[in-house]
Amino acid sequence: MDEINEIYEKLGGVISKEDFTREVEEKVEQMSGLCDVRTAAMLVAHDHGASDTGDNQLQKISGITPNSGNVKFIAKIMSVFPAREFNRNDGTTGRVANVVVADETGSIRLTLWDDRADLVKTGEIQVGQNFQIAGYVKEGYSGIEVNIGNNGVFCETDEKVEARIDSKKIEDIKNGMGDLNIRGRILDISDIRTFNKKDGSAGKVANIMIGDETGKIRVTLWDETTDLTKELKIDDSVEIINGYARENNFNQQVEMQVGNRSTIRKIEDEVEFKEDFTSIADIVPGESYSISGLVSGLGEIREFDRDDGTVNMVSNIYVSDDTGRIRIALWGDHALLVDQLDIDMPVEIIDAFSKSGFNDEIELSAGNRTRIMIR
DNA sequence: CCCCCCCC
Repeated sequence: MDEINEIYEKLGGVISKEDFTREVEEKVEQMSGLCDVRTAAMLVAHDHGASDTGDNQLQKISGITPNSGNVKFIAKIMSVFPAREFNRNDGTTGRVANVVVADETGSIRLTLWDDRADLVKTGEIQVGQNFQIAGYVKEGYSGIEVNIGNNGVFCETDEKVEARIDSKKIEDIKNGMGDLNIRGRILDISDIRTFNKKDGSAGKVANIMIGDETGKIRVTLWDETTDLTKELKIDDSVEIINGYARENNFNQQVEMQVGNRSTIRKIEDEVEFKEDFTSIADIVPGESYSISGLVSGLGEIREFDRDDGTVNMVSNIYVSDDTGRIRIALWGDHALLVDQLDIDMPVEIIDAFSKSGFNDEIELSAGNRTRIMIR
């Protein structure tokens, strides 16, 4: 109780000791166990205008840098990630959980340990609650995070917080960026694929394509987060929280990555997206393009054997716009489209890959990442 | 960490 006295004395007698003690008890009650007596006393003292000294000052999230060390701030819970268990060397089971919090200046990820991670498990930490937070800053894989250690504070507060998740625009996403919040409209959703990781365990991966008013980007979802694709529909507007951007080692495109530290959720606001169609005359080999035009040629479906012994099919069509005409190879199921198409039908070919093909002419390959729309 | 750019 000495600590509590110390905190009371900072108030310089603005209220009686009895009232202070009562308010502290009420505060503890209010917080239904989310707050210890000392923190409650500090909150009550704060309510009565106790001035914080120097390094005790509350910070804003935008001011937190990798070198901030110990930080103290008030923020709103924006997302809660499931608690995980791990084994410590001493044989005990540790628990860890992450939440993303925001104030009016930005958002940041918190790491909660053991008892505080359990609050996630029991559902006591909910999106929308406001917390007084004290912890230390650490650099994580996808950006900085605040660890709430034993000496940290993680305590619900009545204080109002204007929370802002500041999201980047797609055109501003660069390789290596972490801590990314992106809003976009869903343009495409892949199936979930399984694969073997280097360590031999099974992994899951899925992709979505999202767009905003500045562009579009492929999003790769890993393992558990692939399940999120089942809840999403084309044209949903979504928010990706705490993703990171990495160049894939497949075709060196920067993709947004959604791992176990990230999530995707639907948002009310509609994100605008307009497909950027390239004039056929401007197509060069080795890029992904979307074109819009009229069918100006139709071929037959052909089956062929691939090197690995599997059978695939292909058909070819031509599409023309005001600037030119191009051959398009429709692979796999796309090949069947020739049966539905007629000359002069308006089509959109989205995300087809250009290459130098038959007779060294540029053609587009419509594979499983390509969408074809009959307008 | 995962994948297509294959046909004639």
